[in-house]
Amino acid sequence: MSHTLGVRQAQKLQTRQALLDAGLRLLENQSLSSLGLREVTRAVGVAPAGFYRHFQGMGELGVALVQEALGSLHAMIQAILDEQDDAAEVIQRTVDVIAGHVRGHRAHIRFIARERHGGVQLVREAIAAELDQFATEVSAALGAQPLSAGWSADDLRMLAELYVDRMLMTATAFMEAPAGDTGAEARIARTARRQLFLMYLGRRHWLDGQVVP
Amino acid sequence: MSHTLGVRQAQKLQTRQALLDAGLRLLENQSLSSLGLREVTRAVGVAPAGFYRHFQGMGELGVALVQEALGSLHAMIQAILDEQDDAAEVIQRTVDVIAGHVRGHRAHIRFIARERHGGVQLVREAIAAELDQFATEVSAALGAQPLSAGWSADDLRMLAELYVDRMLMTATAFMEAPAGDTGAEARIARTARRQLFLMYLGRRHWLDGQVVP
DNA sequence: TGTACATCAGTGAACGCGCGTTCACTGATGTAC
DNA sequence: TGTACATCAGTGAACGCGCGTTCACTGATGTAC
Repeated sequence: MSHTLGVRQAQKLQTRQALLDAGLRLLENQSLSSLGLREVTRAVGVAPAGFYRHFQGMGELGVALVQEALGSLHAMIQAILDEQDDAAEVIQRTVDVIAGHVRGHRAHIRFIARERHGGVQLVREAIAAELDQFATEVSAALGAQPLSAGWSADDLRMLAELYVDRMLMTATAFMEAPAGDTGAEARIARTARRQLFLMYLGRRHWLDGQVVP
Repeated sequence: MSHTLGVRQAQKLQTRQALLDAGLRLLENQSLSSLGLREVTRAVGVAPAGFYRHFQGMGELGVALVQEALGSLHAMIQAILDEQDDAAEVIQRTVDVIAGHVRGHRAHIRFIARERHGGVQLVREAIAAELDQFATEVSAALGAQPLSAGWSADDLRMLAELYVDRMLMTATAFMEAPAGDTGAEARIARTARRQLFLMYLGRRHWLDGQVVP
């Protein structure tokens, strides 16, 4: 055995990936719950029955797409969290990283935005679980920063969820902009930076002594 | 003519409303793009062909649902904006109003959350247009507050969008909580209040002299 | 008020179509010796 | 290396089914006089 994957297994994986790619592409103008199994196999050039060699049904394909989409998002968020600089710089780069990620993964972001509250329970749950995991990681990263001295775990979590939501919203805004419209992108980026900055200011003054409701 | 609506027209409206109600109910576990015309007429007890007396297709029914759903949300937001009190009180009441609204309009909130980025373009656009209108109104209301002295129109708009997004997110979180789970509701409310408070602190210190990125 | 005609919300049958799923199959890849 | 058998990814035909849309219709409601 000089190779890790036999020819057969490699070809199977290739077909599986083709199904995922075709599915994601077909989801540009519809949601998962209306995407047909035959539609996907037709796009790949495989017999409908062949689909079942890879997924039990469309729901399972959807969950696989969640993993694909959020896997790369995960790397993006880690990259952002590793930034160490003054606030304005970090915000600048955060928004740039999001914009770049969307340019490279438009369909994935669309899929997540669409199915986060979509009609397929299995997929909704998979997305929720991954975003929850993100929030946990963001919470830990925030907690390690000097700015978070004195914060309760509860409040860190609250802040982390605010950030995760905002990043996803920003990514979604970029995704919805016409593909090559740099003017629209610049406007979205500016708004996103200011929203993040406002949150940063709130964070900075969190322990100023007011009564938190 | 002693009545404003003839018997015939009144009955037609009643059927139309029954179609909307059935549609909304059937959307609890699926999204609009997979909801069938026959499914809706069957639920109402009307022949499939009768549907076309009211809507050109499912997309048009969806747009009507957007108007229904966002009409009541609109009233809710206006009520919130009319509040005049110290920040903590306003935040308290805002979150309570949202929680109450979701209790009374769970299906509507679910519909908006699901279709905001969903697979039916006409509906997505209708929702986007209404939310844009909300942001404009919120922006105007915020601008009238003393706390907004010195703010540019641009930054007010940025803040308004942040608020609209956050309210919708909060409503969605309440909507997703198990129907009678008061513990979960209380946790969501607490988080929502703190997130709003953090935004308020950011707003308070917006003009403190930092370089806004 | 009564009559004759117009309107139109809702019917029921029919259509062609694509769907998801099943099944026994084929033939290339893998394995044992 | 060569041979005999096992595996299993992908096939192609078949199925029953519900779909959206059309059409001529019916009969209650509305209107003109």
